[in-house]
Amino acid sequence: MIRDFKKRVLNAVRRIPPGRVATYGDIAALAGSPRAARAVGNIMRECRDPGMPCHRVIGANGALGGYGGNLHLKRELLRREGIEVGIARIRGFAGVRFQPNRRR
DNA sequence: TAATTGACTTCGC
DNA sequence: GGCGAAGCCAATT
Repeated sequence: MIRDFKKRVLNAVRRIPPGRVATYGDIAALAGSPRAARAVGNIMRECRDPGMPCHRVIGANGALGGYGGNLHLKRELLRREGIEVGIARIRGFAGVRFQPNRRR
């Protein structure tokens, strides 16, 4: 089984440029299934590899998400990339979003 | 194989 | 603006 979706999700996460973030929905959309945001989260939970910038994947409302509970680490990483991060929320979210405008 | 869970998203109250 | 419920997809048990 190919699990293309998984590969596409990982690929989408990897192609997020530094200093930029994407939502689970955006990643899912890039993977080919805009409604698979939950699946993306599941895939991330399993992958969490050092070469996978899963810290650039956040919620649609700018929430950081889960990150295995190391949210403080995720916040630090994002802030280190030049992204303004609050306690558990992205600041200037629209400004650093990987997909600024998708059709609705 | 079927059922449940989960790092989500969106609509309704 | 906050809380609750429904929908969707993949992985896990």
